[in-house]
Amino acid sequence: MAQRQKRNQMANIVLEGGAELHLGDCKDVLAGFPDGCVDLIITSPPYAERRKNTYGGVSPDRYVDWFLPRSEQFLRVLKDTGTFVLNIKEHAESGERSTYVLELILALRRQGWLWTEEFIWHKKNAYPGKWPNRFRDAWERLLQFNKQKHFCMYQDAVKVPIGDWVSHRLHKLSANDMKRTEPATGSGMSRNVSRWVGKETVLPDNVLHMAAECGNKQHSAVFPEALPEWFINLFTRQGDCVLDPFMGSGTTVAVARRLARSAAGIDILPENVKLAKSRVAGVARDLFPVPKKKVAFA
Amino acid sequence: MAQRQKRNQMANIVLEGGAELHLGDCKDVLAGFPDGCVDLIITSPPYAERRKNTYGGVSPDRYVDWFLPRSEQFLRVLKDTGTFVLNIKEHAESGERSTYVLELILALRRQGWLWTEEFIWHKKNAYPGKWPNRFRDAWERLLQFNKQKHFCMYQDAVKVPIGDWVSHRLHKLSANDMKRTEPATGSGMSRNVSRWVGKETVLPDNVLHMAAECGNKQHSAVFPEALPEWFINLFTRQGDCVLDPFMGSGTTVAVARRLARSAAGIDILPENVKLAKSRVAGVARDLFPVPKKKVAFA
DNA sequence: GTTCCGCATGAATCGATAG
DNA sequence: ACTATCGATTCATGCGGAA
Repeated sequence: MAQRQKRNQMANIVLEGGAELHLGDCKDVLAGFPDGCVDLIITSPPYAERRKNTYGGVSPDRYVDWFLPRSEQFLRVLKDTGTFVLNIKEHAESGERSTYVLELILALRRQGWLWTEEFIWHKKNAYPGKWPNRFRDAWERLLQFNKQKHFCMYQDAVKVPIGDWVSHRLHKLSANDMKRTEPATGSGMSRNVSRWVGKETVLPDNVLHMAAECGNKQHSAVFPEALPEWFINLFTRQGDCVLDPFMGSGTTVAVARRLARSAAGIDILPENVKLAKSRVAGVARDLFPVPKKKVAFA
Repeated sequence: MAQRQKRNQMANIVLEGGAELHLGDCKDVLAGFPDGCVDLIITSPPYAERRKNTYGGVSPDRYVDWFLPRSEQFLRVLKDTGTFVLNIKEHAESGERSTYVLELILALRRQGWLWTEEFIWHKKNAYPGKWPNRFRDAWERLLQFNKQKHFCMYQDAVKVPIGDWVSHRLHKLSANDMKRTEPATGSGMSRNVSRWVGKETVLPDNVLHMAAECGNKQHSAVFPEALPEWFINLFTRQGDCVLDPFMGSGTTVAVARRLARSAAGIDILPENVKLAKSRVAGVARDLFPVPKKKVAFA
């Protein structure tokens, strides 16, 4: 691995397996990006913190002001035909739901974004619990924003078999299952299309059924890989550029690389960049496996 | 049926099978209601810029102003422990989603409502179609508002069958599992497996999976009966009062009567009141069937 | 090599308790 | 009165090891 790893002149950039991994606040890091260089931004930012004194936490009433300078950079680096997908869900506190997400949508529109769609991610394995006045919260918003009415969308890449939508298929395909069974190039979903030969396919709707990943992994990725995979297939083609400005453990970046997209990830925590680095390296190892016996490379 | 039908002194009230059906604008009709007489308000109001003939076609930018005087009456007639459930979904227009629903939520909070929850109604059989830049819209919002943090909620009335995982995991518990009820380190769930023995139902979450009614009724009621039924069971008991201020063809009122709740419905269109009348009469006929042979009534 | 079982872990929320 | 911390509650899933 080490020999494939390179370091840029800038200390905060790590090139790993074809992905750019940046350490820092995305507001500052993106300032160094050129205009219109990204095809898809998909991210799950830190949600507003309930406790205002928590270190690094953004309180709900300051959330919009905190977010806007960053989304201003998103707007600049995104291509005119590109898409911005934002995964977020407000929490309930003392019996009432926060409104900061609603205010954020309104503010993003004022900033110049078009609010084109709201996908619903239904998490079948919602966090358990029982309360006298509410049920378990089993869904999150996937807000789609665009710069123009016309944007790139490749609907055929996410077709599903009739009567057998993701609730029965997609969420059972863990990333490991996909890696094990398949050669490097194809996308996870399209690869499995081979199973559907003979079945009729149909376009999905705007409700996604996927379980959150919760296994005994070292990195607790709340984002299941199937989620960024779906949007990457829908909004980009091979070779396009995917950006996750709050990459966390690097799920989006790793999936983008696996799907042969170029990818950039940013995180403010060194441990996250390190985590993402090893994860992307794992993808690179699968894409270009160490040959068992010597072969000649071009 | 006709002999059971009575007409109030006020020409706009029709008592039918135990339900009050009012003709008029709910803002005016509700002005005649006393304070705190309703346990649950559940309704699907006319959406902005749609059904133009009904309320004169409320445009999106005037929707909040149009709604607030009516919700002010809702707030007044609702009991302190009551609930207001609002089914609404903004429409996409020229590629962008309207924001009037978001603004309505914020405005209702300023009016004194607590925004306690947002349920998602996933319509499995969403309206078919194909567009270049979006998928079928398969979900709607069911916004829950309350007057206080503590309200009436009867969770046991809407329990659902437990997931399949039980049959795989718990179908034969070892004697060892039965003993291991004492807490140790970590979370209690996985240890207290014995608590799950015999459990067949669990509480639901806040995502509702119901097909939209596609029957060719004369009106445009998208509301399937299962939807008001679920909320009526959740938020009221027998004998409680349910109100639908935009009743349309009277689905909510009919379901409420079938569930032995008292019900009031309001609509501005005479044909809707007429439609609802016959529907509620049908429920009454089922609840109190015409006896086959003569019996003595008290 | 399958199948089965044990177990940990979730972007949770409320009410009570303590400072 | 107001805030921080803690315990109690609960369901579905994937991983790892055992049969």
